[in-house]
Amino acid sequence: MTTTEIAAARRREVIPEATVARLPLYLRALHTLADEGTSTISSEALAEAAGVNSAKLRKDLSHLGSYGTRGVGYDVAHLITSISHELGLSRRCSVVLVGVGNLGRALAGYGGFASRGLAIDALLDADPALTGEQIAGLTVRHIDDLPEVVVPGSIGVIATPASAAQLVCDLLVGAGVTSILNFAPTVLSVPADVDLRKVDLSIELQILSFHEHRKSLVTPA
Amino acid sequence: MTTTEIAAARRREVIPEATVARLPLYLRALHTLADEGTSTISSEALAEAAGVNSAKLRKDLSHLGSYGTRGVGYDVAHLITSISHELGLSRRCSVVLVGVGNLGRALAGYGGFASRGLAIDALLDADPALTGEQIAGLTVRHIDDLPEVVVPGSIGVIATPASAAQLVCDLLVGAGVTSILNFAPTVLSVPADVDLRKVDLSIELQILSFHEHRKSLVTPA
DNA sequence: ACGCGCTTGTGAACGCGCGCACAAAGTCAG
DNA sequence: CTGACTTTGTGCGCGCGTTCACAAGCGCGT
Repeated sequence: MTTTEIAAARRREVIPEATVARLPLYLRALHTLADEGTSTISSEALAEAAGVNSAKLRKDLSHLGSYGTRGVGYDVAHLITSISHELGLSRRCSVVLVGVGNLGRALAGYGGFASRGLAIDALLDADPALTGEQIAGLTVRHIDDLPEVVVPGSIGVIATPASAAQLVCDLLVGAGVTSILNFAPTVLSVPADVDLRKVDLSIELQILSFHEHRKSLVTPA
Repeated sequence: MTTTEIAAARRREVIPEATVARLPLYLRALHTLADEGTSTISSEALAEAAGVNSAKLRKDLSHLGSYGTRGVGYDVAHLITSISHELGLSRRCSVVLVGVGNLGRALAGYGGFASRGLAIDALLDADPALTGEQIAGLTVRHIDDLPEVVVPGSIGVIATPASAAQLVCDLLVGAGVTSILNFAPTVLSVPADVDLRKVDLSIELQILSFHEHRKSLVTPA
């Protein structure tokens, strides 16, 4: 078996969803470490930097076949390359953002995207008054231009009010987008072959509220 | 009244974390249903509206002792009251938001908060140029005023750049905040008695990128 | 009053993910 | 070259969460 075949086999290996969800975490910590000039790091130290258990970290990394050196640790640069590649961030990935309100602007300017190969390629909004405006180096286009900016493999991001989300979602699906990230507080329905993920900004806050409420019950004022 | 609440809380079993994370989801769906005039709903229909499995929904609801009626379903209004109370949203809950950039503004204007009893009480920023500005009905105050706006039970929200997050976090902890929600892409360290949760806007996008990348490997162009 | 059909609540089985603890493997000093 | 030390990679047991499937309960029509 050639090296290429081995690499291909590894790529086909199933990576647990829980591990995939942590890879971005590791990647962020690694970028920070690289900026500080660290070239090698132990699982213990990286786990500390990423805020996870070291055994879990090692098991996660073992899934992507990027081997560390026993007695030494992991090569930071190699690990960054490895994880970036696994996440599909090495080749430029087209991201189309719909909805240029405060949240859309925040996302467009979010440093975390560009620095990790996930630069946003297009900004769209239904409001004609916004068309032509420059935001984070991009020109806002009208939502009707959506089919023109979508390419195969594009990821759609919905940052519109909840009332417009399903409409925009349908437009994205119609244009051939099969991966959609929804920030609007609504449940969207999509065909089975479309990958839909959601982020609700208020959910975590409500969870905190729950725990805070619990504290006040256990130790009443 | 407080005595009754404590007794009720003690009588109830511990609510699994996974269930707590879904309660906000149900609450949102229920609000939508209530607005549409629905007064009663079956677990099947509510599960559909919230995007989860119906058996899971029933088990979740059983944890908070709010009983539905067999053969009929759940009373929407009663369920809203029940979940809101469990999440601690019935009594007003103080939220202090630090960092009034695009993300901070998006959060301040986020409808999902106010409508569910989680109105933001104070906006703070380190930039003196922003002090006094009106956003979403609130006046931005300087970060030095933090101790004055924090009350026991306050929840702190960090929407600053990553570089300032730990500093702001320490200020919040110093002011007595024990529940913190971090939107900055950094790992924060807090004392053990502080409840820290984080939201990274780019993580879900990277997970989508992973799956999109996988698709292209399975069915190459 | 009474059974029929609908819906809830839950017991039990399954599967996944986490973390401990240790063997394998590599480095480095002398 | 050898031996001691360091760190990785992983087998294993445990606990949580999800799902199926069904009995118990309630309303409604007759």
